[in-house]
Amino acid sequence: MKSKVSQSVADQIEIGRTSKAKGHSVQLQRPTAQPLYLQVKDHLIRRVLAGEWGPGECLPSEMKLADEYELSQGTVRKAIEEMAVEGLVSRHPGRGTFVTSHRGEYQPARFLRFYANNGERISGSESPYIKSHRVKVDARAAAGLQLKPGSDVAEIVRVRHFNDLPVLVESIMLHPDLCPEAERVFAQREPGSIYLALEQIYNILVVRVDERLRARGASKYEAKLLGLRPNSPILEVERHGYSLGGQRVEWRLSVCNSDVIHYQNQSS
Amino acid sequence: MKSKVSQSVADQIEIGRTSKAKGHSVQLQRPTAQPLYLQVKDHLIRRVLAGEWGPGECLPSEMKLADEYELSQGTVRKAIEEMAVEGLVSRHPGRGTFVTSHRGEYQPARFLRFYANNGERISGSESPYIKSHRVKVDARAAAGLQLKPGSDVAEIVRVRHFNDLPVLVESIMLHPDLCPEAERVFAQREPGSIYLALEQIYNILVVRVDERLRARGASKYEAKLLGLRPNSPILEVERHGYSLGGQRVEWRLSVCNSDVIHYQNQSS
DNA sequence: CAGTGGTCTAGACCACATC
DNA sequence: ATGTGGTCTAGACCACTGA
Repeated sequence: MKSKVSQSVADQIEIGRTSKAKGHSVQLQRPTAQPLYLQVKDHLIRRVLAGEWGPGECLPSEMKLADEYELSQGTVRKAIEEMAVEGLVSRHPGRGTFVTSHRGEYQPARFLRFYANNGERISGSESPYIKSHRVKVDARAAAGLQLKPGSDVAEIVRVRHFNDLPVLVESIMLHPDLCPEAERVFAQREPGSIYLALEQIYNILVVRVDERLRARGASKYEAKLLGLRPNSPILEVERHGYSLGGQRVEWRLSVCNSDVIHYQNQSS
Repeated sequence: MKSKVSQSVADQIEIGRTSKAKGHSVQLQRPTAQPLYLQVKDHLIRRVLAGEWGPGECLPSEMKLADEYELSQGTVRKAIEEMAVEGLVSRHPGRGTFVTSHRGEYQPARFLRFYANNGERISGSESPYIKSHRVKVDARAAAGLQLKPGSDVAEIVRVRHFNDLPVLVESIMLHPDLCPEAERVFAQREPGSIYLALEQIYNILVVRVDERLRARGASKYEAKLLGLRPNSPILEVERHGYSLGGQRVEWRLSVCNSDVIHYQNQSS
């Protein structure tokens, strides 16, 4: 194809323009099919997805990427800035740009929107896993994970507490293709962030969740776990969790005792 | 003070730097107290707030603002871009930058997160106002608007329908200092967007809402309006609405029949 | 047609991290 | 001391809008 000493990324994926390339003419994604910074962003996302830099790792600097893609620093910067806004990477002056991780320091419990009624955060109060087993999905969970009803999936059940009171029961189902053997993995694992585990074990990053909230009466089982009477009104949160590649990774059903905690959402 | 023909905004508010000002030395907000683009953003927000450009109106172009502030276009652009991300203005290539409005075309029902269980949007289904009157606030509403318990406020009650079924009852309280005589205003007004009315009548823009969700049993009154049995589980949404200036404008309590609709929230 | 915002470049200086 | 991201400038060209 081409003869260049260091094989630049721009060569591989055809970002750039014919004009003005250094020694050779770079294949162009047509002048302005999409803005260059979007093409770069998409490509960087694909590279993160492919595991070129894992969660918590550092991307090349803006200058290096600008050289790779044969673009100006400003264009690459704009691509990375959008990724940072979307929570895919985080930037730290003097240190670099890092792939987002659910590891402790950054973004603790990023998607957790439950608060005690006194305003305190409900986190770090996970119980041991009550269950971690293989079950046949019901119609609803099957739809949530886009599986055939009756398929086998891993289900993890746990409870969160506040002031030693059980306040939140979570039933988490993981997609069997993306998280094989999950029931075994979680049965052996210490309680803690599910998303951190997905990251460490399956190299899957959950970047977007879609939640639907309803009120209904507690089932007997839920009532028992939450210390309520059956049919007490409870808040149900149905969560669909999506990976970096937009795949449905998780379907979660949480029910909480809203005498003690509530779901909080701020939007602008 | 100074002698310049056209009084520039930079003169009035001291954005800029000593060095490099054109004919005269502009007062400086210290070199780098805050980034210049943030100072510009804050000042532009204050100007919008003061009504220099009303909702739906067009801001000066980037070039004009850059001249006013004696900064480069890129710096002003960054300020405006942040305002756009925060939903304060919207930008339209070839036309200009417009102050956000709750008027029809842009951002229809921007803060409405209720959907029918089949996925359809619940909007444009407001009932006539069932009530628009002056009431004494209870403790909860008083806290929500930061008023003394027992103060008088305007309360507006309305119902939303889906497929001719009542599914959502909203009780909306407006801060009496910011929205005087609201009970009279809304009693005479056609049903429709509350926020549009606040904008048109009081020149108040609601830009941020904070919502807390709980499940509880329906009161007799709520049950009647929703066609449910008393004590049926209902989803309650408590909303605090904030104006552009961060003032608490609205406190709203919505209850819905979650057999038919749900609250949906997506986050990344 | 002139004016708008959107993209892109190529430079500069800064505060901050790390070594 | 070096390299990082953050800010800022001053130009350029483009597509789109409206008169």
